[in-house]
Amino acid sequence: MANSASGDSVVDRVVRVIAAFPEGVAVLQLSELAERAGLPLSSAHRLVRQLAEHGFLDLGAGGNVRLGMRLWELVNRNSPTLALRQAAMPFMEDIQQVLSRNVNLAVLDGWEALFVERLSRRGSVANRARVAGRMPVHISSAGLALMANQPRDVQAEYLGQFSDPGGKVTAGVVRQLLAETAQQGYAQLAGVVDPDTWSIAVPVVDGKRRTVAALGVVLPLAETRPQALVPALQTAARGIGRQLDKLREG
Amino acid sequence: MANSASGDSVVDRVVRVIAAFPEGVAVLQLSELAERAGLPLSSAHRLVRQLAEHGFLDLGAGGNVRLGMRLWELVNRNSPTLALRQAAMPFMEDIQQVLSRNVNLAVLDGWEALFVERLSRRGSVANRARVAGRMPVHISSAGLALMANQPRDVQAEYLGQFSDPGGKVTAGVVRQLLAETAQQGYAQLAGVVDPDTWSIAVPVVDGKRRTVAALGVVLPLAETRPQALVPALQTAARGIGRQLDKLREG
DNA sequence: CTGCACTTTCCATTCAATGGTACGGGCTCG
DNA sequence: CGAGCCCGTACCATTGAATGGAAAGTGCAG
Repeated sequence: MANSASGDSVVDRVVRVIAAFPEGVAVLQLSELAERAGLPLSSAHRLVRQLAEHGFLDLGAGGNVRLGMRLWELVNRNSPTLALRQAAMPFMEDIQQVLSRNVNLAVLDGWEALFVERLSRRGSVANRARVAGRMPVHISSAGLALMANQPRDVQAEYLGQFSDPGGKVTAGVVRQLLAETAQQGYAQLAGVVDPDTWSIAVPVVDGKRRTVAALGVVLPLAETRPQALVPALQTAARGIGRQLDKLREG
Repeated sequence: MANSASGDSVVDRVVRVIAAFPEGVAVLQLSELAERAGLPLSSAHRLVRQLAEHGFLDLGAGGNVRLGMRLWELVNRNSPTLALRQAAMPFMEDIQQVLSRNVNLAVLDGWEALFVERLSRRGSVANRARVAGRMPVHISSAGLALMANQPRDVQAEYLGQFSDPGGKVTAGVVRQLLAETAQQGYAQLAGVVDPDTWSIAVPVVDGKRRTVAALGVVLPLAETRPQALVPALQTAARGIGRQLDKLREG
């Protein structure tokens, strides 16, 4: 044998090691990590030790492996959504104060809404949208708000996904949802994620007219006219867009 | 030439590429990245492309490189401080509501306090403690609260750092600060970071009596009796510790 | 239109990465 | 209490994957 019997590069392996942690799991036994990453134990051990030397992983006594603080720090200091989150935070706090609702901020990644920031209020309804959590575009208000404002070609490619059989959702239904969202200027979904909640989201648009994020709130179904919150959200979204442009210049 | 003329492994290089982004910088030109990482352009290019294939980096048109959303997502879903942050969030929100102050949460990493979560209030004084920001132990209340409650051997090793000449701070001064902090049960610093602010922090202790974090607030110097906030912080800190134990079991 | 600076691709060379094997320590089960 | 097992750690001969100089491609500025 020699370099990689399985035909994968070192980079592939490093990625597999770091990506081997299942969602929400912080500690992994070395042997389990090796198995999950599909690597021989000795190779996994060597890689882990090398990464640990750089603080990208932590190799504790007894072979329990965690992600390293250095990696966390680097990613959070230089993440591509850093400017967005900084721009959005004050406005999200305003919304939370004024409306007393869970607030969240999402970007489009693939065909899913990826939630990059969230403020939840104790006592208000549970917010399923975890930070770093994902939800498919067509079953989240944030996803709809994002997709409904994407360029035509992106939407077309996205809708193409639903042509395949086996899916309960058809392209027509999704197209209709997107059309409504675009026409209204906001997305609204009831009971899809959690049967007892509404969710509403509006697009955040930057100076170049690109929809870069979605700002949303979650509220109990009991709320009779959730649309009443839309103007507040739209105002905040405009503020975020403006602030984002400022940050990108300076 | 062959594998690494400079004697560094592939893992070293991958780490250097990811770590090449200066603080707060999200985009880097490929050539600049190569220089910062100390790599030949073609090697940097190959590594970046490989990492980009896995979503750990984004290689945009024109060779501008960003950290990838996948990496951000992985790190935030599996970070070692995830449980801590989840346990702390509700209590931090309570503090923010009740005291109307900036709240922050830090852990000890090396000889620095690393801020892992923060809630800031519009209109209240600026909070210099950025998420993923660091501050030396002896000039942050969070750092003092953390170090003052570490085991003896850790403190001894830490204090050893100040033996070297050239530093304005002596071991004696720091030892005194730590002693006061330990005796009072909270750390308090005025005007060190920002001349117009106080900062106060209390330790967060888990079920095994280990000090795992520091919970702190920042407030204007005008505040006459900042100590009045201590009981509220301590109550919240105890709550966080208890919640953390629960999360670790379940 | 020319020149420059940067990204991207190519490919022969060669040493760093590989993983089977073996050792050691801790835990469980009979 | 001892045997067996599992898991982390260390070693080292083999070899093909990683390397980087060089050249081609690209886009922008003057």
